[in-house]
Amino acid sequence: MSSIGRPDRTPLIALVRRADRALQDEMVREAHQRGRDDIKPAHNAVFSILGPDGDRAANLAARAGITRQSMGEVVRDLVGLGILEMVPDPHDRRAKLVRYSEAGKAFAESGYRHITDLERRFEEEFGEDYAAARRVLERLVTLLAEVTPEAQG
Amino acid sequence: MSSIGRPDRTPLIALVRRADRALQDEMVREAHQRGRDDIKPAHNAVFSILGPDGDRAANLAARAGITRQSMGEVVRDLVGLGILEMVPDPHDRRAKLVRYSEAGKAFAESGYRHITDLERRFEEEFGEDYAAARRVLERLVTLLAEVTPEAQG
DNA sequence: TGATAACGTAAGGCTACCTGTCAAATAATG
DNA sequence: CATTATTTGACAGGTAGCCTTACGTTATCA
Repeated sequence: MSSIGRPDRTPLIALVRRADRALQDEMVREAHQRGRDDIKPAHNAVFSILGPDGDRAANLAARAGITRQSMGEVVRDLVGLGILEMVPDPHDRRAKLVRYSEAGKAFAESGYRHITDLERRFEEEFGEDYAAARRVLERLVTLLAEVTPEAQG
Repeated sequence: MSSIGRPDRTPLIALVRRADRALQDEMVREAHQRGRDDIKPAHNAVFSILGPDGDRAANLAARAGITRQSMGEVVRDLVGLGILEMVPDPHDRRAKLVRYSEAGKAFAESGYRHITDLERRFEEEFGEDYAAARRVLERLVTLLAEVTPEAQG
């Protein structure tokens, strides 16, 4: 009955972990290849979330699943690199709008194109199965979110 | 043409990242619920890889994708908790076999059962789509591994 | 108007990794 | 044998990416 760790099948948790690392590394690698050696894995949290209209840092934090403070640091970092800029929110003077600078826009688009190309490759190779994979992952997240206490500040 | 971050679809990288966190948290939560407050997320690297026959720490490290030193620390930690034990490898007396202690075996099995139940739920809900999702993730990892330099010590 | 909540931010701490180095044990080889 | 190569576990020190706690400021609402 010692059913621990059947070798015929990688546990989902190990599989997902490896996929996460691989994607993270890949995006950083691509950025470095374009000459941006200053891009770090944590920056992906912004790139994968921030749209062309900008957003508040607190909002970004919530969507990325990290604290406002952590997101604040990432944003400050990217402002320092000239990729983001912060402007006062005209509607709420507590808030600031985070958005891409002109240079940052170009950079983010190339990264976005890269990940999009990668996804397109998967769609071509797996077709409907790729959509299914996305659905499963989304369900996984929502299902576990029901059970696990949110860790957001 | 500002196609950055279409909001209609979460980028794969964000999706996978969230799934990883959710799973990691879930396993730790389950362990704590069973009274093992001393289990940390990093320990999952062992539980998701070590089978009933035991293995060398260096091997575990390679399979988990972390350095020997890091895995060594995790293993030492779990030995200290009475979950793992290290015995001389009969085939190579330089080496030691890492394996579950009697208590550890019981603990690991409950965790294994938990993740297995979770996967079974997904199989029931998604059927063939779940298998497809696993295939996509596996392909993702191997595809990106071809391109990204291995980070294993 | 006063209480409460939301925003950004500063300070400090922790975890999970990393690199570099080393001695000891053993295996493999000439 | 004697020597060289391999393997391991451990120590030292460093870093990235988070977290908690605590503020001051500005909005919102009773």
